Amino acid sequence: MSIHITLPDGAVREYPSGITPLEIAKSISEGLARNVVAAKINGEVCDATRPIQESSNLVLLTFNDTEGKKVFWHSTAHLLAEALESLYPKVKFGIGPAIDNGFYYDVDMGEKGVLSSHDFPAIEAKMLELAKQKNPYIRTEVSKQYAVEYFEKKGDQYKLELLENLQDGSISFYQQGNFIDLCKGSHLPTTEPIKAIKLLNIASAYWRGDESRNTMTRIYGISFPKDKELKEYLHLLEEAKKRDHRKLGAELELFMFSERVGAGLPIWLPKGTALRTRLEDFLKKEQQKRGYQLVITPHIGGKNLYITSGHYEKYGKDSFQPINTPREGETFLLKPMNCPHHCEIFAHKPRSYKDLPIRIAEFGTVYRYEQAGELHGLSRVRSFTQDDAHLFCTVEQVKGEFLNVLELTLLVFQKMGFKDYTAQISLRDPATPEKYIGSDENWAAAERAIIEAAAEKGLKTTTELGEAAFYGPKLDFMVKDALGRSWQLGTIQVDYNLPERFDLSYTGTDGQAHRPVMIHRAPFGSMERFISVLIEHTAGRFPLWLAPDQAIILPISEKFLDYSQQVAQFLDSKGIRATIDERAETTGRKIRDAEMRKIPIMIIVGEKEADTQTVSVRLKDKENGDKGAMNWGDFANLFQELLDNE
RNA sequence: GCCUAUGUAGCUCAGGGGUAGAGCACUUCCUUGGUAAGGAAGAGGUCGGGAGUUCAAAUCUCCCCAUCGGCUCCA
Repeated sequence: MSIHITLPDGAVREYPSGITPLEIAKSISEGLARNVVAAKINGEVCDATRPIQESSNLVLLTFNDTEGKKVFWHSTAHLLAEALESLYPKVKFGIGPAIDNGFYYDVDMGEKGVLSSHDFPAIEAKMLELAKQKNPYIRTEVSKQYAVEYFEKKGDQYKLELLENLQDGSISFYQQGNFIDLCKGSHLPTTEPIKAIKLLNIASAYWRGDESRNTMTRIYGISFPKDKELKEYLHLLEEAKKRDHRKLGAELELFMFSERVGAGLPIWLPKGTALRTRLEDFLKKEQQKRGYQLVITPHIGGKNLYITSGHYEKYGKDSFQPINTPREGETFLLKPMNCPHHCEIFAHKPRSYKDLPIRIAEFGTVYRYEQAGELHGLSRVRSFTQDDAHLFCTVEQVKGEFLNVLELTLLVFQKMGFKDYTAQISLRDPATPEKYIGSDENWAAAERAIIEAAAEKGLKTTTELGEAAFYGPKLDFMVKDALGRSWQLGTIQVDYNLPERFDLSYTGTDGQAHRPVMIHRAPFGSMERFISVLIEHTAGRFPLWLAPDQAIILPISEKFLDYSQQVAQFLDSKGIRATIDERAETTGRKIRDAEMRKIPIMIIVGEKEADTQTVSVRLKDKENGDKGAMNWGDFANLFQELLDNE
């Protein structure tokens, strides 16, 4: 009997029933067959060695496919387990999945205790040795009873616990070499393609993420079909380390932390403040153009405010504890969000439909008690400033406001040089409508508005059902930085809850009170987080308009300090931020230091320049950095040109 | 909050029960220079904090704090 296989390009081929994807690949080309790691049959990922009985759609997966990578890495996790078992016979295994970048395996080392990264080379060597044996990954379907007996005999309580939740009849083992694991797959045909392996990290993790359970040793690793790819990946990791915003932030004197001020409380140094202020000014100007009104609200708010907003009930226990006044015994909380304050602004006077939409914006600093172990540079802090705004509008205006915000957010990304981003639209789960506040019609209208607005802006979107907040649907931007890493930045959220809780209303054309819709939005997200991403994206080489120091004047010798002062005054008059390196150092040294400080423009002045009233300009980029001598006016023009080209 | 590791000069790090070390940075002096590190001298530390063991603790033990990597959480 023969079957029809439909390939992704639409081609239909005829094969005998029972043929495997691997054999199909071979029939197409040997090269393809060598690269096939797994297959997708009618949308389901499976082993490339699984026979196909019926006519199907087939996608052959290689390492270049995301799903192929996962299979590859998952198979490597099994290889890691095999190596560990052969090196440490007492080891017991938890789970060993593929992750976005590689894989991990959770293991219990038993009496041997902890493993350390010093053990990695030996384990890697063992893994490579085992990979070279080209053992096939053999799938066996087993009964639950058989599986239980197997792991009982082996004494692996973790696998036994996993088995408890599995249905008899859907249990499979995979074996490669001497190692057998409970696993639903899929896997590589053999260990052969695993040519380059690196164990990266060791950490502890609770069994099943439950802190009352055993801690397991988690070993992270990554693998590739080619050594070159591993080298490139390791290079990327190194590059990421060099760009770490914590390191660059300290080196470039952007921000600091102080034990005495407190963990997770960033202190913005003058240069960081200059950078941040420019970002804020940029957004303020753009918001003003779009009808936003800037407000300032206090850093604390009365407890009743948060009881009204519902935040107290939901987060009160896990927040910074209340502040009490000594005499009156009033209770205040550090504000964890700006929206309750903004709701009060909306409520402070009667509003008409003619006033809507009302757009209230604030660079509002908020305080949240993040767990000590969670703090991380500027990306995870306890005090941060949101580029917050709340739009109060009618249901009909939601789409227009969304378009407005999307346009602003895209402008921000463009201005910062983020070219690759997707929008995640989070909708409610239709199966559990009771989890959400607000009427059905309003939800449907808002969800439709978001989807349409995103489509009109031509955004690449993903849609997640059930990811909406209980108070409304939202859209989050996922931005890829220069190293290809994804970050969640801007967010737009529809909120039906707070207008309800604050009993907000406006008078409609019918003279009746109506409930406004509230939209939270923050194109940057938070200044701290955004700047941390910006630092890593640009590696500290900020665009000219943002750079704290745009230019530095380097006198060839102290004799030209006077001339340097004149140049500095001219630059200042042109609004160019420049300083003079007045040290008695060689020019080479001054250039090197300016490079290290990542200052975009160097202006070198010596006898030649002083005599001819010119400046010699050197830009950061190596290729055509040396622009030679030019008169002051020409430099000002060049500067403007550089600004305009950003 | 939990698990692992770390904490020595501004930075990067060495050392290690008995007078605290290097390189860079810093200060001073010499050098007055032409596109990524000129030379010399000097200053700088209660070795994260507290308690304990000891004749003696930066070193060993315990408790805190901070940080790294994870886990859990994230309005």
